[in-house]
Amino acid sequence: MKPTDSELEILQILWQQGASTVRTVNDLLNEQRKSGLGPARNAARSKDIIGYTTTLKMMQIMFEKGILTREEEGRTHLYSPAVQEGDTQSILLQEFVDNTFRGNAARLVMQALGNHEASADELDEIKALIAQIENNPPKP
Amino acid sequence: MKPTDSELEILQILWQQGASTVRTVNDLLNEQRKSGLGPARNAARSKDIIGYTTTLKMMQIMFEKGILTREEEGRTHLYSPAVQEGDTQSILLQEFVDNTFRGNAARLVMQALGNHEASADELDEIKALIAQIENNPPKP
DNA sequence: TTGCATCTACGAAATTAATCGTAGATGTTT
DNA sequence: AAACATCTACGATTAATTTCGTAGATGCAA
Repeated sequence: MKPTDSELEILQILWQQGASTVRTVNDLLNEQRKSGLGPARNAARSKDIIGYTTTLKMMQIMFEKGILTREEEGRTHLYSPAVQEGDTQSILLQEFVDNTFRGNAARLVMQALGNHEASADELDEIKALIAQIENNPPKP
Repeated sequence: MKPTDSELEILQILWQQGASTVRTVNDLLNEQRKSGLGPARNAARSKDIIGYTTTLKMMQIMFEKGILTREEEGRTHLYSPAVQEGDTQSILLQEFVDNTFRGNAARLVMQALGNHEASADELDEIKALIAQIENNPPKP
């Protein structure tokens, strides 16, 4: 299942923090926005604060959709991601490559390497992966 | 400016075909959907046909936004992209990396290389780019 | 125990994106 | 000329997403 932008924001927090309450997620969400860090979102609104019940509602919906799990912790709920970060990234990446690069993943890689600067270590990692792919040619 | 999904679909067609009429764009859009090719979109709706006036309206809006230009060609209009494909890809990529990979471009590259299969030529291209980056270390 | 703070649940408004219907102009065919 | 096809313009509807207000339960502090 493809999460919406807002859902992804919440998932990111849970993937980083692990199980959290709505309060925690809401606080972190607003910190991110204030600092301008975190996901881009609509710049025009980036100074507005997200109400607590907004985040609550989002997480309830995500729970109903099966994107999150939750368990009672005293009076509140502890929410956790029900999907793995890597899996979600795969799904979103696939769609992004198709929509934006017409399925041309190599071009996306080139652009990504060109735009952002990667550390020497990261470049080494990527080189290693390429070498590995070259030794394991796709089967016919 | 970040185009919406539908806008991107239209841009893709114009980038490929060059200046086109609404009719042409609408036809190609529906061909793509029928064949299941082209951008993913909502699978549930992928068999529905897009009405002519829908595409017309989209392109009028894009014109007003400045995403497209147009010129009268007889009785109809010939639309062209007012933004370059590479520029748009950069903008979308930047946002995608931030939202989905928390800014970690290297991880995106790894995942892209892992999921899709790249041809030997493409891998060579990527290796060349890496080598070039390594010889041109980012300035302090 | 009264009052405040914090939770959940739930309905509904606000926003944004996508779709389409209708009207009027203009060209084409018979 | 009459009937038909095709365009644009534009308002309005539908749909999806995001946001919030209000109500009721529960815990805690004065």
